[in-house]
Amino acid sequence: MADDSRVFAGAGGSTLVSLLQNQRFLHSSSSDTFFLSGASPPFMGTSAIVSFEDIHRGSDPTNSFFRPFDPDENGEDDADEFFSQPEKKRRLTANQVQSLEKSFELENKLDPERKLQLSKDLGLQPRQVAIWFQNRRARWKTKQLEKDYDTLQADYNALKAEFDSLLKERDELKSEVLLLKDKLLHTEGQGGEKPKLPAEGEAPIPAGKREMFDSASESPHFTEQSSLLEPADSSYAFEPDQSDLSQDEEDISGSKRFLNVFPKPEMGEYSGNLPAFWSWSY
DNA sequence: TTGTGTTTTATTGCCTCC
DNA sequence: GGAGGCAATAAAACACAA
Repeated sequence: MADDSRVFAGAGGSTLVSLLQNQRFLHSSSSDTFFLSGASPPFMGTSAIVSFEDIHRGSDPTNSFFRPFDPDENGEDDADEFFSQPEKKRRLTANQVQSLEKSFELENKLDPERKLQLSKDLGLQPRQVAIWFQNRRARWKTKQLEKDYDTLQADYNALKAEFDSLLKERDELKSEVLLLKDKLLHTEGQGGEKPKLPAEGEAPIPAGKREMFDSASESPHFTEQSSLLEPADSSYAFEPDQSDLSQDEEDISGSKRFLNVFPKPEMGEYSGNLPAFWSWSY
């Protein structure tokens, strides 16, 4: 079918109006008044355009919104289709939508004056304009929700990546400590020699633990405390079923214990590179 | 051509505000 | 109480794959 809008185009006689009244082509539950456009824009609205009451109350019939359907202009097929299909919804034209979009960008709510102006300009019923804005706001809200969701998702992913990276770093540090511990035990087992400070390239010994290396007989200290180096638990904050707050707290306290074993060194105490976690604030 | 999913237009019912 | 907004929904129009 050709452009439906041509069916109602322009203004003219009352033939079609009476026909529509009889066949219930048009209806409306709207409280908005029937809009009669004296201007040229073609009527491009939907079927739910005119209330019968409005028609009956009948503005001046000579100023009727409609003109008779013209088969020459619309084709016989169109005519058949039109007259056999009551109450068809009609989409707004691209131009109408474009104008409505522009108006929506300026202000997404309508005041009565603007609604009337738009309806005049576009040849629509005020109610249609109102409905369009209503639906447009709903679409906007949906889009906004999607955007918010994407933002949250991105934040979550970034945090998760950071968390994973910290976990990895923690595991590496843990391995390093165990390695040192093994070395120490091995050294002790070979005759109780006083442990040496790490050579270049080896992990530095934290300040608070240097005394352990100054007194080989006190080595058990280290061994006892090393149990604290075990992770408090292996819970993973991003695992849905294990995101228990109490576990997180335990993990944090485990970290604190770890840091108590390796207190933060004073500035300039070591010349070597410090592990990254010593630069954390805690 | 047809079935199906999506978009658009419109209605209904409820709520809030003046 | 009426006007206007919103959520939920219906239904027509449209897009598109099979």
